Amino acid sequence: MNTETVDTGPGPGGETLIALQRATHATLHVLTAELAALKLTPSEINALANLADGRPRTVSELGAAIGSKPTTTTGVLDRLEKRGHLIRALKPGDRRSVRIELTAQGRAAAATVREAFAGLEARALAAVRPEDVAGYRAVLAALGEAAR
Amino acid sequence: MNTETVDTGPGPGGETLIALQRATHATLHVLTAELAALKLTPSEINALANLADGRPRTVSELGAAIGSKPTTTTGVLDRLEKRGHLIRALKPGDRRSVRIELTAQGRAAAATVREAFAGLEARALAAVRPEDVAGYRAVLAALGEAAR
DNA sequence: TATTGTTATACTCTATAACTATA
DNA sequence: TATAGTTATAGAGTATAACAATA
Repeated sequence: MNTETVDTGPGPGGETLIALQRATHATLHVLTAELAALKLTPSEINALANLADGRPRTVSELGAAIGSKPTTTTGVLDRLEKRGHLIRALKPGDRRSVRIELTAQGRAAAATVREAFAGLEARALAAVRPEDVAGYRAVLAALGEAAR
Repeated sequence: MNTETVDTGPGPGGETLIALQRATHATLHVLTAELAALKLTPSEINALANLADGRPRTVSELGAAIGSKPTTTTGVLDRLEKRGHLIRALKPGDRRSVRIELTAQGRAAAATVREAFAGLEARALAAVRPEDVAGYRAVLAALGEAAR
């Protein structure tokens, strides 16, 4: 395989979480490098990846999805809006809320982001059995449940 | 279970990576809150968790483990050193390198961090089958391989 | 010349608190 | 009063580049 030791081996001491964080760092770093032409920060990439399905979201919904506080989300949206990737509109029915919608340019960028995500994912998962992927999803869901 | 939709469901569009990042955010946030008494930032928690086994590391080794550039690692180590959690010593054999060693106080803090990691991990994994955990590890290893 | 680590700079992310507008 | 979002402030994470010490 490789000369470097990855150490995702068994153990009761929290290795499951350490491995989780290493994988997140490594993948986000690679994606940022792959998408360097778009000049996006990791948080901006994350936001576009979540908005890529075209469904409008409120600020708080997006913040929950990307794991950012409202104050951080506002900053991310400021930059994406200034660069023409999205617009902020009032939400009909509750005018306290802001509805975030991608522009045509934003949809193109988001599609590129999604392709990079999917590409890395496909490369990684090609070497893994489907039941392992199912186990991976089960553990992530359990971690999400335990973390509240 | 819960009213909130977590959506780790199937899909070819990069959901594997989005779910990974959400889980990382959620767990690190909970751990930071659980360890609030130690007054540590997420990066400092991560550094201590990696150093907890007692094995000395160089700056670059630790940086690779926590996913930080040398410049970031230096800042994290500055704060941990100032607070008495570790010392920097010259590495015998290559005096360009710096060997990081936990102090007694640092070992105590690191042990607390490890316990929090292990506790959250145990709570989450209690609801998951062993073969799912094995699949989880396999996918993380594959993601790590694909991300280089 | 190359490598290890630090420093300098600028920008982004984060938490907290205060604020506006709406409910 | 409560909620959604923004703004202000300060501290922490990040990349880039320049630098000193060592190899």
